[in-house]
This record gives sequence, C-alpha cells and structure tokens, in this order.
Amino acid sequence: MPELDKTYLPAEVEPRWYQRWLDDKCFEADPSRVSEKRPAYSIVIPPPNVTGILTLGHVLNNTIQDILARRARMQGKEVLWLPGTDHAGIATQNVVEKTLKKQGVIKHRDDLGREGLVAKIWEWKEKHGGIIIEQLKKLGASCDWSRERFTFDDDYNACVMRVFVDLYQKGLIYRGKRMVNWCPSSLTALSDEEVVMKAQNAIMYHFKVEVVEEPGTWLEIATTRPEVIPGDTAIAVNPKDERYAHLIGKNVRRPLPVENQALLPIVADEHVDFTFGTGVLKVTPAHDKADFEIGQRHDLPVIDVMHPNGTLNELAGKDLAGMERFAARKRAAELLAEIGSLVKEEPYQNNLGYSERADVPIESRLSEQWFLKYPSVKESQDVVANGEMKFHPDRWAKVYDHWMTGLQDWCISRQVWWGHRIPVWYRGEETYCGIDAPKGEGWEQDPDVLDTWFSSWLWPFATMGWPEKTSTLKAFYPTTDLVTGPDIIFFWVARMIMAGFEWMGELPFKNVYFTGIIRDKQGRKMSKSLGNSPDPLELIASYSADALRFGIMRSAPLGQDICFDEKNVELGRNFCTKLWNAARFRQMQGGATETEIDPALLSSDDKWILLRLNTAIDEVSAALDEYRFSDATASLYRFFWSEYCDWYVEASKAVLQGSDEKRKANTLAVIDFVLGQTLRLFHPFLPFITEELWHGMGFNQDMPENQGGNSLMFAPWPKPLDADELAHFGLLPEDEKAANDKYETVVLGRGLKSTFNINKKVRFVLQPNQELPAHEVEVLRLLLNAEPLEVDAAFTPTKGTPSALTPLGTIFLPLDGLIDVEAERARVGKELAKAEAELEKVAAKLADTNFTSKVPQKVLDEHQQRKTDWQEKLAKLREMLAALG
RNA sequence: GCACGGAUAGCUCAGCGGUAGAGCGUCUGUCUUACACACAGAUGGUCGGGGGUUCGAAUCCCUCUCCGUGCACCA
Repeated sequence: MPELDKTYLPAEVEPRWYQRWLDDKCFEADPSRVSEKRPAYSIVIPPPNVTGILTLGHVLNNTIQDILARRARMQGKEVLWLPGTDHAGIATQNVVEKTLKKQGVIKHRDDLGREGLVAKIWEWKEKHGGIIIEQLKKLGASCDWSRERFTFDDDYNACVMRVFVDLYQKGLIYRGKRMVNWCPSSLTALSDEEVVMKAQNAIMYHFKVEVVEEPGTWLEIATTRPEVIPGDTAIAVNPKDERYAHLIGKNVRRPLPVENQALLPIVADEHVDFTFGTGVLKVTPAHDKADFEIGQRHDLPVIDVMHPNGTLNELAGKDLAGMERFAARKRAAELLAEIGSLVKEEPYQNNLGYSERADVPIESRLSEQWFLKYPSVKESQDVVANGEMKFHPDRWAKVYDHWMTGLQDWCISRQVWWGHRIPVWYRGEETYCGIDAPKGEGWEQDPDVLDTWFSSWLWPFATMGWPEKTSTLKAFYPTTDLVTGPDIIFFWVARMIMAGFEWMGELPFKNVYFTGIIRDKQGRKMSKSLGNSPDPLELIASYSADALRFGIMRSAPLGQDICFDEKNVELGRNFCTKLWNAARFRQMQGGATETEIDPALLSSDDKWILLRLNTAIDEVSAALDEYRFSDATASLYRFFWSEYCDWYVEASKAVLQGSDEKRKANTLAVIDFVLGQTLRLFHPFLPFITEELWHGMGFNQDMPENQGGNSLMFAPWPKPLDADELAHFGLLPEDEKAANDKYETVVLGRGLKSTFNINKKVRFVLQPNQELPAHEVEVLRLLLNAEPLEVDAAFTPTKGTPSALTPLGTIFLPLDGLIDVEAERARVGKELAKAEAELEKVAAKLADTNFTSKVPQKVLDEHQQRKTDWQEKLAKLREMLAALG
C-alpha cells in the first residue's frame, strides 16, 4: 500500500483525476453498449449562456446532475450526460455590443452592420465562449464533452429552420400586426414570459375635458401616463354607468398636444370599470393592450406617439417631441396644469411590466411580428397530469398545468441580429418560407431572428442528431432526468415537452427535478448588483470542488430554496479531511488490503458497524431514488463521522493495539470492507477524493478493470447485505443493541468525568448487571480513558462516590475525597427531579381511564414500560442520593 | 385578487397523531500517536397567534399574522 500524504492536497489531486477520466474516455457514452442488462441513463444539461460564468446556481444544478450520472454509472448503466451552451440571443448581443462600445470599436451597432456585428460576436464567442465549460470541468462534471453542442451551430441551426418551416406549413406560425411587449432598451419585441411585473410608486393624474356638445359639462379622467394623451383617440365609459350614459356619442376636446386639440368621441365599452377611478377611460390604442382592443371594437384610429427607443415623436406635439418618456410625463402634467385641465395629482401604486433582461419598463407597441400557436398542447398537458412524466417536487405540476391551460400565442420574432434568422423571404406581395433561400431575383429575407427559446426547446433531440434517426436518439431518447430551476418552467421545460411530442412523438424526459433558488444568509436572491454571490471558483480554490459540492448538497432540501452559507463549504472541506485521515489511520495499521472476514471473530463493535453500514446504504440509496440529496448527505455524514470514526474506529483500537494477530487482521478486514463501501457511497458526491483514496488504499487492485479496477466511477454501487449474507456473518438486529449499550455506558461515564472536571486518566469501577467478556471491558476502558477499569459486582463505594446508571450496570468514579459532595448531590438531585416529573406524567396518563380505555394496546404497553423504567431509575437515584449522606 | 410554499433551539433544517431531534454556533475541558479542518462534555425550544377535532396535536381541520414564489391585473 503506497503511503498517503499527511495532508490532502485537492489542488493537485482534482485536476489530475479529471484529466485521467478524460484521457480514459470515462464520460463518453456509447449507444452500442446499451442493452437489456445495461440500460441507458441520460440527461441533457440545461445549456448555460455561452457568455456566462459559473454561478452558485450552476454549481447546484450541475452537481445534482453529476451525482445522478455518476450513480447511474455505478449502477451499471450506460450514461450519457450531454453538455452544451446556448447562444442566448439578446443577452449575448448586448454583452458584446457593450464591450465593443467600451473598447471604442463602435458607437452603434450600425457602424458594423448586421454581418459585421454577427462576425464580431462569433469571434468573441470563440475567444471567451467556453469559459463556463472549463469551469464545469473544475467542478468535476462528468459530461460527455465529445458531444458538446451549441444552439447556434450549423447542424442545430438546420434543426431550427426545419421546425420553423414545419410549423409554418402546419399553419401554426403566422405573421401579424399585434400589440406586443416592446423593450425600448433592447429595441425588440419580447414574449409575455420575458416581462416581469413590478410594483411601482407612480402618480395618478386627474385632468378634465369639456363635452363639446354640452358646454359646462366636464369629465374627469384619471391616468398614470399623461405623456401619451396625444395618442388618445376616444373617451370610453361603461354604457351601464348612469352618470355618463347620456354622453355617449358626444365629443370632447383632447387637451394635448396643445396645438392639435382634436375632437374625441365618447364611446360605450363594457370593459370600463365604473368603480375604478372616475369611471371615465381615455383610450390610447397605440400604447395599451386593452385600449387597442377597445379601439378595434370601435374602429378608432391608432396614433403612435413614440419612437421605438421610448422617446416621443412629432405626433406628440412640439412640446413633447424628442423627449424621453419619463421626462415627457412630467412635462405633459405641467402642460395640463398650464391650460387649466389638471385637477389633481395623487400618489398611486400600480404594477408595471419590466423587460426581464434590460430591467426597464416595457411599452405595449403595435408591430408586425411572428407568432406561434403552441403544438401538441394536449399530450403535453396530459403527460404530466396523469403522472407519466413526474415533477419533483410534484407541486410544480399544478403550476405547469395552470400555465398550459391559459396558453397565449408565443411572439417568436426578435429585432436583433444574433440568432437564427427567420427563414422567410419577400418579393413584392410574394412570401416564401423554406429552409433555403428561394430561387430567382429580388427576394429579401425577413430581417428578424427567432427568440432564443425557439432553439432551446429542441435541445433534448436536436443535440442527438435529429432529424436523422441516429443510434444516439434510439438509445438515449427519451432522457431519464432533467434538472433545472423552476424559474424556467414556462420558458423551457413546458416548451421542450411540447416540442418532444410534436417532433419525436414522445415525451423528452421522464422526470424533472426542480432545484431551489439560492439565497444568501439574509434570504436575498443571489445577484450581481447586490454583490452577494460568491465566486464558485474562489470557493473551489480555497476549499476544493468536493467540498463545494458537498456543502451545497448538504443545504439543498427537496423543493425548498437554498440558504447558502460558506460555512457549509467549510464543513465539506472538513469532511474531506476527516475521510482522508480515516484512510490514513487504516494505512498506519499496515498490511495489505484484507478481504476475508471471519464471522467467528467478529466483535460486537464489528457487528454494529456492519449493521450501521447496511442502514446507511439503504438510506442513501432511498434518498437518491427520491432526489433527496440533502438527506443523502446527512446520512453519509452521520454514518461516517459519528458512527464509523467516533465509535467504531475508537473501539477497534482495543483490538488493533492488542496482540491477537488473527483478530487484528479480521478487524482490518472489517475496516477495509467498510471503507471500500463508504468510498463508493461517497463517490457521486465527492468524486475526486474518493477516487484518490480508492487507488491510494489499493481498493482498485482486486476489482475487474471496468468495475472499479480502473476507476471508482465504475465500481458497483453498494448493496446492503441480504438475508443470506447477514446469516453468514451472524448479524442479528440485537447485535446493534449490545454495542449501543456499551457506548451509552461510555457516554455516561464521560459525563461523570466532565461533571467533576477530571481530564486525566482515572479509575472507574463498573458494577455490572450482566457478564462482560474481556473484549467489552477493554473497549469500555479505552473509550472511557479509564486507568484502570475495575469490574466488581461486590463493589461498595465510599460515601459520596459519584455514580451513574447505565445499561450495563452502575458505573462509579471513585475520587477519594476529591469530590464536592454538595455538587454531586445537586447533580443527582436534578436528575431525580426529572425522573419524578416524567414518572408523574406517565402515571397521570395511566391513571386516566379515559386514556386507558381508548388507547391501543401497543401504546398502553409502551406507557406501562415507561412507567416501570422511570420507577426503577427513581429508586436507584434515591439510593445514590442517600449514599451521598 | 387567485394559487402554491414556508414559519420548530442563536442559525440551517428534520420530525407530520403517541416521552421535542440533528448539524452548525455558543460555553467548558483536552495537542488522548488518523484528524485542533480534531476529540470529549454541556447549554439551548410554552414547535408563528387564536380556535376546533382527539384519551392524546409540532403533526389533522378552521382562522388570522408574517415571509417567499407563481399567475392575473383597472386606466
């Protein structure tokens, strides 16, 4: 066995193993290996933005995927974890444009023109685009990098084109002039999903207009947007509103622009809520979705008073033209005041749509865009509702169902340049849609590109060679699990399901695991602007990738947001150190790996740890089956640290420090068995250190090449001992109790020492209530740090000797006058008081016939037993108190 | 406004009808030859408020409050 370094050096170990895995092609999936005996397991990565850098969100998400993939490999499955990046249309173009502007290369995108800018972005992508991929490798992600895809690759682009044309021919894609969400910052249309509502402190302006036909009759109108008054083309009231019904059909004079106070008709529309505001609504069809619809119903003209970038245009009048929209709002209010129209201004809270990406208020704007009626809606909705596709946690199924029920057509065109160009050409009145440009002269391609998500929704199959019926698709589609954040359930998950049914005729994945959202200690979302998002790479540098993985898994309960605390990463690091040192301890005992366990030589401690290992294997396996990652880490942590290190290793020293070579070898065999199983259990969580130890301890040596001989990655996932094996080792459930009783005795003995502030080796006397084999006594002595431990059934303590009741008998700490009798009396008194209180509680319950007559026998027995236990304890405590004099 | 999730020890969370738990933190000891990134011991909670069901409620039901999220949205 080679010697392990005194300290673990992850900075050296982690890159070394990652390179080795790559060299050995450990991550590469081969569809030809898939068979009944070797089922496929597949995940497609949620492709990070190509411009992105690793965040804690990515760490969480990808660690989970890696755990699932690595465990599947250990379960003997053929695993494909397919990686790649997203071209992220608007986001990437913004980033590159900004950078170019900063560098002084351009002042405006028009300086380069469409082709020039796209070329620059490609250049930029080639140079900086792969950063996040390299970062994922640092984390240990076991993706099949030979299959890395990019949503803007030529092949992928072909898939997108094909899908567009297909939908166009099916009549599901259409072009139309509609009210859309317009981002005045990015200068493009957005889908409804890209708009987030935010609460605003606004001002409600009340102004009045005179009814032309009835001089002296004034209508008061409330608005938050006086700057678009020049775009008003009617006034609407509810026909059922008695206050105004008689005015319908008459006219008012629009106050702005001052130089063009047009006449506006008063129309009747049911949409107007007469309990809101003044009950009179100004109708601005060009700048509000609801108003646009009213306009359509009443055949009103549409006056667009705004430029695409949010400044007011000439139609807004000389006073407002050229002004930025918020400045224009103030100015418009001033103008209303100047002409005596303004009645009042009052503070008002409302919700406003913001562009998710640019974080500016969007404008509703009439424009010519492409829309999609979603395909395969019913299958997609049903597959989740009937449980064929499972969401974890399943409450997201309801959210999904709700969205699927109220689907609105998807605005898929974007007025940017970085993206898949819409495959439609125009020549005069002619329109052509096809994958390739039409033949003939004079055709012009539609200038718009497609929403990024219009390519992402094809990810599960477009990455596997679709539309060809590739062996990869046959073997790995549908994928097994999808791991993603709930924030993109509509953007991505729902749309992938629909695409899956539409083009593959099948669901794209069987399970969706939704991670929580990472928050800081104060419960705030991680964000760049708050500066509360730690850099994962710095965390890796100071704690190791394994530590980061463990720390984040430990704090990620199913279905809840994650409260990130660097302490957890520190704890992960400490855990790795513990693992390392436990392995070193084994090595210091010398000898080769022991593989044969002799059942006849097993101590109670050996049996105990083997049974605890069984439990741990069960718990971890069950937790992983149910995506309860934090539970899995908790089980591992408890088993290895509290049970194996704190109890078993310490107890085993009784044998290891002895002279019985046979028993020593047997103990080492148990240790080697437990450590080997432990490394396997830990591998999905801590791939690097476990691989290093697997080889460092020589556990790989007697494994078949492809089942752990070469890499722990392919060692079989541990199975608990079955009934036959348990019988072979003579392991019975009560064996756990034997060791537990011993350990409890130790705890009580240590308690005595601590109470009396003894921190040296000291004499203990145990008055046993059963026969104790020498081994047990030796373990007790060692763990109590007793010198000596006397076992004496006839022991008569001197007055005032501290003692404790243990499952193995009474343990005494004879201190020969050293103790403070008063303190000991207080201590025993306290325990006695507790026993009395508990006894009283149980006794009271048992005395209540209401209780005894209605309770099941089992509960009754439990209470009876508890009563007897407390009674006995109480009696002994009274004796102890009496002995103190 | 509608829906969902959460409120348990200082912190993060488990328990989801039968004696309130874990880890971390805090405090006190200890360099006990694997590990001070450690070991040992201790401290700490009327389980958000109110009501109900039950022999018995942290756990089930109703209601309120607060935090978070999604959807809808009226100028």
